Amino acid sequence: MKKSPEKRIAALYPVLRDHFGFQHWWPGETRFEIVVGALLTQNCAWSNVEKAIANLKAAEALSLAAMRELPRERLESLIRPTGYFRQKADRLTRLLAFLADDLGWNGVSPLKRDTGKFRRELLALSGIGPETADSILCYGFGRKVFVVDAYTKRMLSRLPIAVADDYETIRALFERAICRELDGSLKAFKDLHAQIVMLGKHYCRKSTPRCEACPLFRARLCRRRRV
DNA sequence: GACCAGGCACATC
DNA sequence: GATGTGCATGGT
Repeated sequence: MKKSPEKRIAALYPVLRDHFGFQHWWPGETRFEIVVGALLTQNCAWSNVEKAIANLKAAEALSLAAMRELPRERLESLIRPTGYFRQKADRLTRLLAFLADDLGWNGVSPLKRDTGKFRRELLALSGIGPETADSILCYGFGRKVFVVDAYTKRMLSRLPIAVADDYETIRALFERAICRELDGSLKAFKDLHAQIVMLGKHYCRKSTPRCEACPLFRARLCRRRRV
């Protein structure tokens, strides 16, 4: 009897959680910080995002109203450590304009908006792709959406699961796994992604694959594979 | 000095 | 529709 892909995905969770512990993600103190961090982390190391967040805090610009008041050059200089600072300043400005002007967000409250509609609107913004949109939805606004990232794809390629490499197929698979084989809670949506990032950072980096010590390899859930 | 990091948009074939 | 390239900084 062959295990379904959903069962295989779900089986990863207890192994990862036992190894890394519950992650309490997203690493951000406020909803606004999470939204900003989700955009700033695009193609850069989280340590660089932390520097930018620290800059914004020091400048007392880590709130919706304050950030929108910032001159463009000032915003660019504060987020500079995350790279692509001109693009990101532009993307951030457009995102905040959408949230505030179109949705009437005050920068703090949750939003009552249909998740599917909200997601399509975010994706229509320049610079908001599926991973950024889903990070904002899941961690920023508490929606049951699974975030697929580079680590998720890399991990999947090392598991005995045949699945297409496109974002939506993978997202749907993980969402079915969480809803059918785990408890389907928001906490599970958040923590499974967080666990995969931990796995990626410690054992699944491009340059330093350490399969022997990887908790999934030790639990015989992951096959050894040269990179 | 090359390569990588929790992407995305746009051009080109 | 797949594949390549620009965007830019900081750590290894």
